[in-house]
Amino acid sequence: MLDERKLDVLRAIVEDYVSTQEPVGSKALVERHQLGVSPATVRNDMATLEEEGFITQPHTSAGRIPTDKGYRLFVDKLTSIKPLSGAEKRAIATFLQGAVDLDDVVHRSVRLLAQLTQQVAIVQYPSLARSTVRHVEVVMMSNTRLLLVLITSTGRVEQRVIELAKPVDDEVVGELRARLNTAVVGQHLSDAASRAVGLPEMFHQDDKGVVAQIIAALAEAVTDDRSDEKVVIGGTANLVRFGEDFDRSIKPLLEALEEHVVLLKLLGEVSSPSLVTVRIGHEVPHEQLATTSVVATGYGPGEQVLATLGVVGPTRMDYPGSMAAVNAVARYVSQLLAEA
Amino acid sequence: MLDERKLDVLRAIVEDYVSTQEPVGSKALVERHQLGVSPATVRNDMATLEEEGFITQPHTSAGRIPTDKGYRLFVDKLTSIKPLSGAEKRAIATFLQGAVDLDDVVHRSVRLLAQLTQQVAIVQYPSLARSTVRHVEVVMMSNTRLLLVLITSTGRVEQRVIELAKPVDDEVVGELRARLNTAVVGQHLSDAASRAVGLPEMFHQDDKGVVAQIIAALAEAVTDDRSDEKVVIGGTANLVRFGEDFDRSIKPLLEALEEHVVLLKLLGEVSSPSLVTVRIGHEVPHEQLATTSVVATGYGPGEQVLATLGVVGPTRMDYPGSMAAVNAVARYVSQLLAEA
DNA sequence: GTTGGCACTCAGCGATATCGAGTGCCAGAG
DNA sequence: CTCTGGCACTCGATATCGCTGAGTGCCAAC
Repeated sequence: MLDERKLDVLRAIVEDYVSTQEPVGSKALVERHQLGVSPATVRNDMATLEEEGFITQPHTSAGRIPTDKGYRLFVDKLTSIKPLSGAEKRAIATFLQGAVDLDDVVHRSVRLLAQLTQQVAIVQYPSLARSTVRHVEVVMMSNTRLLLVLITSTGRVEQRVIELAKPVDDEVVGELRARLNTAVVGQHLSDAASRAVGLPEMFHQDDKGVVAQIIAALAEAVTDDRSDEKVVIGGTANLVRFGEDFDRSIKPLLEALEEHVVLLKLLGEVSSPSLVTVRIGHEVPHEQLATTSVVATGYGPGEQVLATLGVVGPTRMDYPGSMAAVNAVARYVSQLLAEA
Repeated sequence: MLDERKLDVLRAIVEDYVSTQEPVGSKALVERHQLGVSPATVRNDMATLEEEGFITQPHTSAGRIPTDKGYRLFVDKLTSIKPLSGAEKRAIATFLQGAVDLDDVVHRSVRLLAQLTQQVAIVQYPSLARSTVRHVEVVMMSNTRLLLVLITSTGRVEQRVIELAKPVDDEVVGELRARLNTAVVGQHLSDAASRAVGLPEMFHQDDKGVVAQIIAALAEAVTDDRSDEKVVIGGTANLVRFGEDFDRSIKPLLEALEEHVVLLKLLGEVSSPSLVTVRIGHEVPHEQLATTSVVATGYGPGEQVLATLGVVGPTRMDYPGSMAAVNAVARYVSQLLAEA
């Protein structure tokens, strides 16, 4: 059904359409690529490809453009992640090297991705639940007001102020701090709450209530849905190259970018790092974004996936290039996290 | 030169143009407003207004649109901040009431502003330098690694990890913590560094170096330029109503929104709260945004101005409405900060 | 299976015509 | 001196028409 040459034709169509943004015809194809056959032959192949649903015509007597299915085949079979140039690799390294803390890493990554791909970049903060605890600190601000500071292995710092129901003693807090740390340091945050739940029992009767309140606050901070919804976006200005069809393609995207929940759905779950996920057009889990594609991958120290990053753009995007950039940035950030 | 009626005409032109987005002619004006005169008379007035530079014609045989100068006069003389409806006030209150911490307040404020004005909203975090210190904490994560946590009166929490040149003792840290707090709590952050600079002298010779390093890190964290550049934006999707002139009005704005430095320049310095600043078209300190206006005001507990918030939109925006919304949100946030 | 030839389709473009909102000016009334 | 109605004029917006050319599908021949 689809012999080698037809696949070549599809690949050529995708490449040309992506770079010119215009429907590509049979004649232009044979001129720009060494297909070794005549336009007429290409036309026959195109007819087959169209029957199979890989390409389509915007209108009769126009060239062909790839369908979502066409892009899918292209991404799956017809291309491999092309290695970045040395200059690009160096740019990534030097740009991310200067980061001073996690916030900085995340923000620099978005900028970098946006610049490399000329698209909208999205970077999710490392998941709290999947990180491990590096340190927990309980700070007394007054005898009825505590500050809970939680530091994860990725360098993420979460804090929360607790107003206590009744005053608490200095020594109790000191003891709690020590016990809390031995109980949860090194543990995954998802387990931390259960590890700490027995702690109140170890205190004097009078203090159990307060301690329980603090533990509860900690548990809440950890399981707070919002904490895993933290994402940063960048490169919105690149939307202008999207085309003119304003209301149908740009507006919904801008709206989606404001809704962090939607964004996270877009990035989706990624099973293993070093595996770049591509969602094309209708595969994107958001009706309004049917002309949009997402290229994403996971990152995290070692083989863990603590969060996701990627780019969003029109279906007619440079998939090999975007995949390469997303992959490279994810790898580099992972490395940074592993070192820290 | 400009009698009462001519001003009425200008006001009517601004109002109509803002609501219809189309050049307004003499006939339409008398129909929609009770001016009590004939179109011909209005035409004469318009001719005068045009001579004076308050309105202009996009092309001959079209209606008039206000110039920047026209909007300026409108804002300064022809309108007052219109009070919000009870429903709007209640919406602000209930929406901001639920905020759990400063981050939350800031993020909710942007959303709220964007929704109320149907424009792009910008909220700056309370300035560190102008806040006072509520608490400083020094946490030992290991004997060569400290975490510095700084809490301001506005509830803003800054943290920084310090890698020490040589190991430090538990007791030294404890002493430093105590001395640091007595030295800087209640002080303005801009003064904090100078208050702390003498502290190393109070320690044993062997510890002076380490203490000095910590103080230096604290000083750096406080004076870090980036810390005052923290802003949050929202309502980007509202840009779609901007009009079709994509490249000339939307692209530069999107680009500006990515540059926090530019944004802060846009918001500008505000002398006193309860004073709403309006910058129209060319008054905006950014060449590319000549068709854009900014409505901003300061906020902070009491009479202090700790930061700025506002909206950005096309020059043809609803000034009275935006000014009212910006003012109301700023007041409410200020109140929240004063209570905390 | 491939190729050249050929008739056909149709979006895009420019030229032309029409329409009407809006203007400026003027003469006359208040 | 101000306001008004009348009127000729301007010119952007919109619609219509015809042309052009890239691109197609089909077919007969290689």
